[in-house]
Amino acid sequence: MEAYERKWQQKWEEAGLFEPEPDKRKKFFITFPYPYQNGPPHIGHGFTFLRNEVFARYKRMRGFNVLLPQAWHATGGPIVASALKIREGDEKQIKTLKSLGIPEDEIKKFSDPEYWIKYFTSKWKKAFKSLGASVDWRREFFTTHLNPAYSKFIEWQYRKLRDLGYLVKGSHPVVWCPKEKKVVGDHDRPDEYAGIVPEEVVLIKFSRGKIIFPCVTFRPETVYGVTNIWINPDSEYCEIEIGEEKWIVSAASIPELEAQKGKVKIVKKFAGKDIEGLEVKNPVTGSVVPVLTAEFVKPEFGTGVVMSVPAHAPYDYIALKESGLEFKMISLIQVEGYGEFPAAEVCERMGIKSQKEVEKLEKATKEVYTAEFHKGILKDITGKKGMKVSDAKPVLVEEFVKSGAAEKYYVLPSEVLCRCGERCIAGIIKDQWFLKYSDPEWKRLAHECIDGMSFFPEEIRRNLHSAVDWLRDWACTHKGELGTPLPFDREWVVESLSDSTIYPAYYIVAKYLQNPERYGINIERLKDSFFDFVFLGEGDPAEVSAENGIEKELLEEIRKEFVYWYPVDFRNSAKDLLNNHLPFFIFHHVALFPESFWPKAIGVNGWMMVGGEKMSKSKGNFILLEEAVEKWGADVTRLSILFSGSMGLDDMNFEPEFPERMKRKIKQLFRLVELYGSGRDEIRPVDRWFRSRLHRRIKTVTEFMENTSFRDAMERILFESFNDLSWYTRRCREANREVMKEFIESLVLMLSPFAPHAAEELWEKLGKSGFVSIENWPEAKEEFIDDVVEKQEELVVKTLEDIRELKKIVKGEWKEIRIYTSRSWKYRVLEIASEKPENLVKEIMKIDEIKKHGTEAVKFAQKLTDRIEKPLSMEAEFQALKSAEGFFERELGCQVRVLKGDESDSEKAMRAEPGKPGIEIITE
RNA sequence: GCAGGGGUACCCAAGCCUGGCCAAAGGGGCAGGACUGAGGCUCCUGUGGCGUAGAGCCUGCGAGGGUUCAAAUCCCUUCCCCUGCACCA
Repeated sequence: MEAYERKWQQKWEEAGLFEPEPDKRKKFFITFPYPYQNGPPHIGHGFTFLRNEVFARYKRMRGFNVLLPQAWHATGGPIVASALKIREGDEKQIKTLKSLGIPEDEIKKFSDPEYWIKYFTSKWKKAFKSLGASVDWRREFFTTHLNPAYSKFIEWQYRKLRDLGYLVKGSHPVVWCPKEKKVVGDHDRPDEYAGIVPEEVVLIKFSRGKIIFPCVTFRPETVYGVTNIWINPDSEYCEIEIGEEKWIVSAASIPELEAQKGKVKIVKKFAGKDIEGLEVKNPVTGSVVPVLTAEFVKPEFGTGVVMSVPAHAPYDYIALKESGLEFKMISLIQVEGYGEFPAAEVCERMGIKSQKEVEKLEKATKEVYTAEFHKGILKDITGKKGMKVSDAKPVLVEEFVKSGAAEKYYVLPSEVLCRCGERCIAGIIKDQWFLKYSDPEWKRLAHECIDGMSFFPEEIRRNLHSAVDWLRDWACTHKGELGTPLPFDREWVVESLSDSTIYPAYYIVAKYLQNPERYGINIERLKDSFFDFVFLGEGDPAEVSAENGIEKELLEEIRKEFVYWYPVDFRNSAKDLLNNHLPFFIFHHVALFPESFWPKAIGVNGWMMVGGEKMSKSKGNFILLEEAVEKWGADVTRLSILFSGSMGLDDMNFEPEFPERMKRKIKQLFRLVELYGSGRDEIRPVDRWFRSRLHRRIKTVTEFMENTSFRDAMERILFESFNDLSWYTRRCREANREVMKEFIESLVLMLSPFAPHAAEELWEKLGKSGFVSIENWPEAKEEFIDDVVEKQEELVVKTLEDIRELKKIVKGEWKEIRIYTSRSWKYRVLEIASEKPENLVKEIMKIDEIKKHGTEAVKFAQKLTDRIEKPLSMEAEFQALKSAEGFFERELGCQVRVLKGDESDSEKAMRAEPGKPGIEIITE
């Protein structure tokens, strides 16, 4: 880190530059979603944060009173699970901590979840500070019951949601560990089982008298084609009592059954083969089919009882064939490209002979299921003739359930082992609290909010609309995790995403509630009325003051402050929050706040890659933010990270050589100081060109900044500016003092949001007082933007290029170069053409001067395409070239004369055209 | 499967909404040159093909087709890649 970086960070802090108070200016409130504290920040976090930070700094320079607060998230399971792993001595977890630079003897401290929070929040804060973040740290906090003030806020919020009817109770399928008796989230299992969730299946209740044979199936629509049902011959089966009913199920399936349907009583136990040959009734068709045995039936899957549909299920077809029994397939589904019995067809094609060919059978099954589900049309027998399978399935399920022929059930699609080693099952949590995101009115409000917002990039608006539509009720409480207990059902803790919805509002009060002693506030005394008053303006100040033990004046000040800062004006997050947190953020705001406090804008960016690959510790391309700043300094780190990408869903890419490049850029910037204040006073056309380019660039950059296209802005500031500068100095050798001053000042100002330390240092070196961080953003002055001047300079550039090209061709000693503008009649033609007359040739032939060129004039006119935009006049071209004579001579080391085409009979002069001067080389 | 995003020159990447000034910004790499004791610094030049005392022509933005006087940009078809699909940050 550079010495001046420390210096300016200290100066900012001393000046309280980023601790805004409400004033007369317009406010701008920016938030970066608080990061989860189970690890230190890396450069990917850096990118997302910096998009907020740069925008904050930019808006500050645009005269806004900007608030950029920061907090930390600790709610949820992963920290608890990781701490548990440390306690258990899990090698992998220990290695992870070590790789984060945590010394061996400190690792045992991480067996306490609280230590994680303490350790990583300080890491994050340190990293952000060293980056020069313009954060108001007075509002810092972290979540969970460990922060009682925040918990009060969550409790208020959940009581509100309950009163609004948006909090409901229900049951919910989960992955369950029967040994530990707990929900097994992704963080509670070995990585290879991540992402597996319970899948809904249907139990079709075949029966024999009063005894039910519940067949588990993914494809209830095939119940019409059942020829028999299967059980495993050698596994243990039981007759159980479940509620009022008697069921036959495998012994292995009982734990899952109990986890979903409640306690069962085992009446009898027997082997599967003992009941082979019994006949059972199909509850949908009424037909009677036999119970048969097959090896492929897995007793632990579902109920251990399955139905057999040989026409459409390869396993069933093969098992029946192997049994040697006679069977008659029933065709239910018509699929393009297949015959009457797709399963049989596929099995024969693949040459499957035995149930033991599991791999082939799985493949066959997948093929048949996919084809039938998406392209299959049901036949008459199902009563849904002509319907697509994918459409008919949910309808049929509802009918079966309603008639009592079936029940819904859940299974795990593949094996999941808990961290404790136990095989998990699908369970159902009862009394689960849900946020009722399915509520149509709530959805409507959320859509309305989205319609009124701005998005960066605009495309994510659609994503959010569909996310809002797609969200179902959300299980918002957990057990055994960090968080705030649900105030009216304290055995539950509010789940991670559900407690981080409207917390930007908390930033406003955090200044007070996180420093209660300074304001004479007793957190324990806080009631809902405090939040009602501050956030919603409800209640009588005197009463609220008395109830909460807070001075009335203070209370009103807090309310005023809230009204001043809210709503959120901009919130930038990484794209992973697009389907969860961001819609939640919107949902909860529209539920709890009046429209004037709904969020204004959201930005999104992708994932950080390093060297074109996903960051990972094993690949060695994992870059921690803290290390980056240490190694490269704050500004270089900021620039390198920001240069890695832009907004949107595409991933950024941090190339390892960026820091070196940016370091050079900063050096180059510092060298500008030498040019500052020297030069001549006289204004030449090149100066006008340079100034025009500068103002045009300010305009473009400003547009990019408004649009949060920071990388585009950087390219203009850091690269294109310098291209102009080098052309300018090359062109006129001695710069114009004022223009150069303006150029340098503007550059430093525009640099400030990106590399604020260097900008401050430069600003000081230019002899300016005060902080550049709060200076005014440069203004693009239209009066300096001059199309003609820029076109003229382009002509000079092009002409130089053309001569250079000739250099390759024309050998011999060059004595003189003559440059001819086109003959004047061609400008006339062009002029007339640019007015787009109906018949150009007719028009120009009216003019004698042109007419005398006859065919040549017609040819020239015909060559012109229909649109010639504002061509330079002959005089403008001539002046541009003429004034560059000296420059050409310098560049080309040869005498150069610029002449008007009309003044010469040279063939080159005749061929010259507007915009394409003729060039004649005079050799010895 | 559903939903969303993307395929641009040696590489990264802009442009695409609002078609024409786009052989396509900017950066990197590479090649040549200048500077230098030397350079991995800085500066200049070149970097699709062909042609040439230059003002152009051809090919070209995943592939194929279409609309248009005109397409990287609009429409259709197709291939390939990435992300999400939930109780979890």
